[in-house]
Amino acid sequence: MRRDVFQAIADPTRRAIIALIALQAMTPNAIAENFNTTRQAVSKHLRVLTECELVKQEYQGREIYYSLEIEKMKEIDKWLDQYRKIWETKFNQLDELLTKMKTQAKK
Amino acid sequence: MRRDVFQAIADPTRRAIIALIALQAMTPNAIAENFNTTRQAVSKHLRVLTECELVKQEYQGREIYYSLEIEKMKEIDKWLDQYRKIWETKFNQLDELLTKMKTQAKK
DNA sequence: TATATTTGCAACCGAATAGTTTCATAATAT
DNA sequence: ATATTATGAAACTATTCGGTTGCAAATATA
Repeated sequence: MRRDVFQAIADPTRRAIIALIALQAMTPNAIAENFNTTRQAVSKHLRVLTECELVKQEYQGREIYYSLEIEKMKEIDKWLDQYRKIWETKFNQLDELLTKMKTQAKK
Repeated sequence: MRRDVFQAIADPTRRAIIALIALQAMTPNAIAENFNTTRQAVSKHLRVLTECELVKQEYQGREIYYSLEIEKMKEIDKWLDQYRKIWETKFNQLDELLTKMKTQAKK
């Protein structure tokens, strides 16, 4: 099964899980308490997140603590970078235009 | 049908379309030439992209030029921001640790 | 040892998704 | 006027997705 980060963050529940475990590791049970779905459904989401390495597990007895693999989030940032260049250029163009207008207004 | 940006960028073909029209507006026909799918399939992708406002249309006779709505891309960047804070903090912590080690090494 | 808890996995289901083929509409060219 | 071109929409299909229920394995507790 091919999993990629973009597919993983497409689902709103998974984005919520990511937000939940971003700052502290949590067990599937604890995570599931925050949603209106079954624990098993959350488990499936965690599986997807694990498969694309957005999440890491830490075994502690019979419990498994899930936490965010923040490095993987940078992948999205990296993808965004090409577009960031575009909107920054557009901003610069607007900036230049405004400077031009100011200069002309002084005349 | 509820469309959001995250669902839109989940599909690899749609991400490729976004990349294609990021710098210059293109017609559906021209876009479709770059893929191994039918023009109609591309048309459906453009519909999804239009519905979530990632793309804007410009009518020119019987042709429609599609181009990227760069502002919408910032929405993803905005979402990433909360996680950017985390990885920057982690980097700072590492930075502090390295400074500490250097200081101790001098002793 | 017997029981309870935590968890993942398999099987199933309905809805959504991405693709195809076919068709309708509007603009342009001959 | 007729043919061609550009496009979107509809109908259909196979596959994937997110959810459920039921079960098994491993660990903790009585």
